Amino acid sequence: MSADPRPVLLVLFGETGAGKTEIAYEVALRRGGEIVSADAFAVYRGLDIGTAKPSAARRAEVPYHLIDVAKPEETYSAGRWANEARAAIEDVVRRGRLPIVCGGSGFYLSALLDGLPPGETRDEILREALFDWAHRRGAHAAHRFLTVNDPAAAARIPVANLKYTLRALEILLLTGTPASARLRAREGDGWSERFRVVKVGLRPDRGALSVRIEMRVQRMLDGGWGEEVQRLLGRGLPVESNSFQAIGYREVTEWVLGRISRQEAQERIVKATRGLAKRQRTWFARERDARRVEPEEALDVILALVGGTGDRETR
RNA sequence: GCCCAGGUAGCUCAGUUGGUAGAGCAAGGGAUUGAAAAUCCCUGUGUCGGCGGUUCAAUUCCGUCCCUGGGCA
Repeated sequence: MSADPRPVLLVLFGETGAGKTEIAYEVALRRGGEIVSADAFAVYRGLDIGTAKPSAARRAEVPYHLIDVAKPEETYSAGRWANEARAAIEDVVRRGRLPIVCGGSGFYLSALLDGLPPGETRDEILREALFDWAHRRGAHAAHRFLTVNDPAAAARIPVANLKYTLRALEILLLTGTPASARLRAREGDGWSERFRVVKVGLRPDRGALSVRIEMRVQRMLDGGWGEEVQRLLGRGLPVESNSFQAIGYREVTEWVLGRISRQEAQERIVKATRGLAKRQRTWFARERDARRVEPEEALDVILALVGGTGDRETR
């Protein structure tokens, strides 16, 4: 018997196509769980096929949270997700059910479990102004400006990474505190300590995953991805929307607009997806206190780790 | 069978007036603190088709063989 009285919080992560969705669903069925999707693009309504959302039938069987919670023209954020996910998890626990966080967005997971620096530090107007300014003056000018005002942050951001440079400037201008100092001051907000967090990382074979990705993209294209994109564009969704940064949406757009062949689109999407899997692997490799498992054994391992009686810490 | 053009990194190719070679793409590694499926950084040893010859030294020159593409019979 475990002496740990805290409620269990299962966190399941892994690369795209590793099979998380299926496993989370099975666990939910067997342990009375509810799934909290940790996926930065499944939050957008209307982007269904390309984000591999669970089917309506599945969603009727098991409650899913944080899917379809934003309009596709919105720009969602890690902070917003973490707040909503925490609320959802607390709610699931309150109902006496098992919360299962499942997804591949490492940054979101970290925002949930470790917390972000306190306070809202986003400002769309300022962000756009900074972007326009940097666009006119160039990335070097932006980086030089950061070097003058926050040398520590500038030192760790390459000049070419304009996005990071601008974010650091945004924080500085909004809070008056250098981004680097803000980072140093923060030390986890302790939220996750209320739970017995069980982290499980899927570790699929690379070759097999590569093949699965190829087949999955093919299936998405066959399954009406083109129509989905046409519907979104027809409804007036700007292609610059953040949601359209999701892998494949720009490629499918090019295809339905007749600029590239379906074959070409498919190849590019597969490549981009493999690249994503690589970055996810790198991110998850840092995860120290997670149990790494092969997808085939994942379900059994998780059930044992989470299990009602006789549960114990397994390394 | 003859003639021509090629055989160099996983792929497409460049190059070395003889001192064992380099780009793009692919691939690999990494960063990541509120746009993250985003954004960015780093990484190029390969019997230079095989075997002989010339040379101090050959992937580079010569011979020969094999393979690929094209042309002529």
